[in-house]
Amino acid sequence: MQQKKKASSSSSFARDAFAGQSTSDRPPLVGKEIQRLRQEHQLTLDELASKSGVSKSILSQIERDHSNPTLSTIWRISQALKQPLVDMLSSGQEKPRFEHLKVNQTPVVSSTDGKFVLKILGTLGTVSTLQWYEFKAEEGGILESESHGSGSLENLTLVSGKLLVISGTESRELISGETLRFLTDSPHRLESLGPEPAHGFMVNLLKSNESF
Amino acid sequence: MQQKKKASSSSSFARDAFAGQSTSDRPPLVGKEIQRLRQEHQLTLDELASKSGVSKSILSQIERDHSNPTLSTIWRISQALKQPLVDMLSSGQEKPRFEHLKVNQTPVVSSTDGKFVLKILGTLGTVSTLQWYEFKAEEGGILESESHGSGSLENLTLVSGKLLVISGTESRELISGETLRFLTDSPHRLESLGPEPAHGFMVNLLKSNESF
DNA sequence: AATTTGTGTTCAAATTAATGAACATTAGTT
DNA sequence: AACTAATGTTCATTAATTTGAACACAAATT
Repeated sequence: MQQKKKASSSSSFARDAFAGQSTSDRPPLVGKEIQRLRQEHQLTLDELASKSGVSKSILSQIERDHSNPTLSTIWRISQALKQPLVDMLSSGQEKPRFEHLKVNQTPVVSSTDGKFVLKILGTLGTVSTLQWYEFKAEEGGILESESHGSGSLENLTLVSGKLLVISGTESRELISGETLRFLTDSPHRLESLGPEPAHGFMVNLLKSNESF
Repeated sequence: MQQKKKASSSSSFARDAFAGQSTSDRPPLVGKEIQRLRQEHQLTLDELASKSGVSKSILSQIERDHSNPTLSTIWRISQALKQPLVDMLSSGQEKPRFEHLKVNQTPVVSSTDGKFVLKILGTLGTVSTLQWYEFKAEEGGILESESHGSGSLENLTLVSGKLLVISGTESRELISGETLRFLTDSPHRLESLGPEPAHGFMVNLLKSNESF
């Protein structure tokens, strides 16, 4: 009927899935990870097939990324391998150190009369430990922090002023209204650039087991 | 050799997906989570369809868990919603367990030169789900919220303005700089009393299982 | 009321994932 | 080598997802 070719994101798994796309332009490639786990468990395709209820032919194709598995299939495989589903999917995903949300990228919900505006600064699933703060810093004010351990994530929203954030070797400059998420697995530092005082909020997630 | 039954596990999504299976017997139900995110972003099915490249008909079915999406599809949706894929999948994974919550102190920490002041608004242990917001509301602005379920706790800090908070049968009036924590296991309502606009910050904890 | 507009849901067709059997390929044994 | 067993890949078929259009439904406008 229609020959609609989605040019951009046509998930054509005909042969080689997502060939030539960078890691951030395509779904995570779970194939190698699944194969690694299967071999770690010393299972053959036949064995994993009978354990998971997924046919070995499709297992073979998924491991070579020649198929685009359904959620149900991935889930059954992860169960058979006793592996949390999210770990399997996040394996190949690169974790950006910073996620910088510009002012207009923050989802907004407002009341019907438009008088009440709610900006959603962040959402996260399972978190082990959590702290949140408000901060104010005059020009030149500096906050130095040690590493909070691997997997720790800081979420900073600047209400007013200008702020320089340095984490590891990278740095970002935040202006009023922006939100920055960054890993705090290394020492980091906040510095108010002024001239007006920096004012903002922070939400600190420790020992998070999820990438973002 | 044991015969794995595949007849029934053939993910029959004909109508109601995975009906009658417990949370640990079936893939995560991403439908409600996707719908929640879409509405937070104030997108219609049409808009999300064009943003993500996924047809709106399948979006509709996925939101109602009438379809078993492929990895590629879930990924394209998560990209359009700027939501980490793993968060979307882990949302419905675990059963909620409810615990009581206690309130603790909120000390102030400042840098040696006193230029950087950090006010600790809250600390919490293991949390299942977490959201945080910034809000601004003109005089008369009202935010009505449904119950977030038993064990849900909202932490509200007012930066400026005056705010009336009603939860269940109780109410409190907040002035600039104050923090209020309250249970959101019943419908609740925020109202800006003016005259200056109310501005503040909220942290929303769902299904916490450790007191704080 | 009638019309238009917006939003979400079904419908038939096309594409693609999943299955079981047949095939290919390697490794081990006689 | 030849045979066999084990493992992984490919092949036809079936079953399910995905799609675009048509369809309901509600809300707003005329």
